[in-house]
Amino acid sequence: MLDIKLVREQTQAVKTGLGNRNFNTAVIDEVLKLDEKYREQRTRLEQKQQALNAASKAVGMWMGKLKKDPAAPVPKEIADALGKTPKGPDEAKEELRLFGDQISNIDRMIGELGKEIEARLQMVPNLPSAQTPVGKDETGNVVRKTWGEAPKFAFKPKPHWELGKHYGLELETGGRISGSGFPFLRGPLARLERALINLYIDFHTRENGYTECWTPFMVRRETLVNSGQLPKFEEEMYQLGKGDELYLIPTAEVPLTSVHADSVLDKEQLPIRYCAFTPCFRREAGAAGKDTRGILRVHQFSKVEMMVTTTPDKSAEEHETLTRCAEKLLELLELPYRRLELCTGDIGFGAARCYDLEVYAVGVEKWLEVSSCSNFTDYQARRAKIRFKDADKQNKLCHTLNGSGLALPRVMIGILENNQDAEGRVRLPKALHAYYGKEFL
RNA sequence: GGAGGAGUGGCAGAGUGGUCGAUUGCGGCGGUUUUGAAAACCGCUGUGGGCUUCGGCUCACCGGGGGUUCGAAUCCCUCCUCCUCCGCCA
Repeated sequence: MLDIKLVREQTQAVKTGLGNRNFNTAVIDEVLKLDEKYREQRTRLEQKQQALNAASKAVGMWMGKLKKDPAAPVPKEIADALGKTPKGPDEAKEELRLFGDQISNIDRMIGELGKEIEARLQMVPNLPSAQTPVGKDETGNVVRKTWGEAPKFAFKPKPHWELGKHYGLELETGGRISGSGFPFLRGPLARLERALINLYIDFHTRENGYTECWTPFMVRRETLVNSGQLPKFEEEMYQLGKGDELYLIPTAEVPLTSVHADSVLDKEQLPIRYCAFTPCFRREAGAAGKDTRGILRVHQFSKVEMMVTTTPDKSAEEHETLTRCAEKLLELLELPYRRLELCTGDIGFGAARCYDLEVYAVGVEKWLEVSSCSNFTDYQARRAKIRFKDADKQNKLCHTLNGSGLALPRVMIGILENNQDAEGRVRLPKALHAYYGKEFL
């Protein structure tokens, strides 16, 4: 969520940033209008509350005095609050009750205003960082680096859905059990799935200083609001019915971001680096028919996620480090990749800056997104109330970052397609030999 | 699933209708003392919002939400979480 103060004080800069995202800034004007009204009413309310509080206290003392002295005068606070002098405590109470009702009404109205402001602000994406290239859609993304080269074959390389048949990729079985987009793996590929997960987690915990976590796979609504998936992306979520108002997580980012929600961290604890393996559940609404062949885009997939909580002055640096962690994994897996910096028109909802890592797969002849590393600055932290105590003893919002390290299916596609030979055999990269137990699938 | 108990400031732990935003202890910060340190003593020490002549003023917050009352941490309803016991079951 954006800081309402920032919206108020730097309206033009906010609008420019959001405009670069193709976001309709009319909402900003609505928010400002509501905010002005909200503050005006709030001041009015507080004056009345102050008068009522003083009068209520005075009632108690007055009643005490009346017991000893039936002629005790009406306290000034009561007369001030009511604008007149009641005859006795009963009349005072009755009048104060009416006064209280009046206050409740204003309070309710302000509550409504507050909700309207919040609802609108929650639909506003993060401001892109000054470093994020300006562009209107994915064509504006910038390739920042490339690593490795796509293998050249004397034969026509097969796509993974053909190769996979021999190694236990059973799309029909998954379809029968759950529907399309739920792949079933048997034998070699099931084992490869597990080997990859272990390699990833071991790498991050041993080499990169991440703490391994195991998280719930179903979460409350507010957990999804914290990290920014809701209320905006309701149609992307799988939700449980029957009185269980739980959602299946679309990424481990969701539970990990909420680990420190609503708390104030010591500056010395930061940065906090977590990684976790989870299955990810996504409806992929609106993506039907688009690159869905084989396991290019599925409703359930495995992913290891990295998540960092840090101070604002360190987040840019952490973003580079985090991205490198994912890249090093790809290098370990000997997969040719490129780093794309997403432009303002293509960057994710809560991100200020984002790198996508793409692997080139020779069978499908495409660059496949296997990781997305984002700096959310204080956007998630404001929603989730993740703060730290700064040197000046002020509580300040943390910065959060996360990145895939890595998503499984497309890495599996890369391994299958790029390491095939004319006989359809697949030789695994060295790093996997110990994890898989063999050199070949 | 059934029956109980509990959720208060960084932590521990009082408070059961009226100057309570909250006694006290620990921790933290500042000071006195000391060659230095410790100890002792004194003072300060929650969060968020609104207004501000930038000196402050003010409102809300005692797990979340709602209610009763002139007035609620305190009474009522409801939800959440944790603990204990019973039952059932990987």
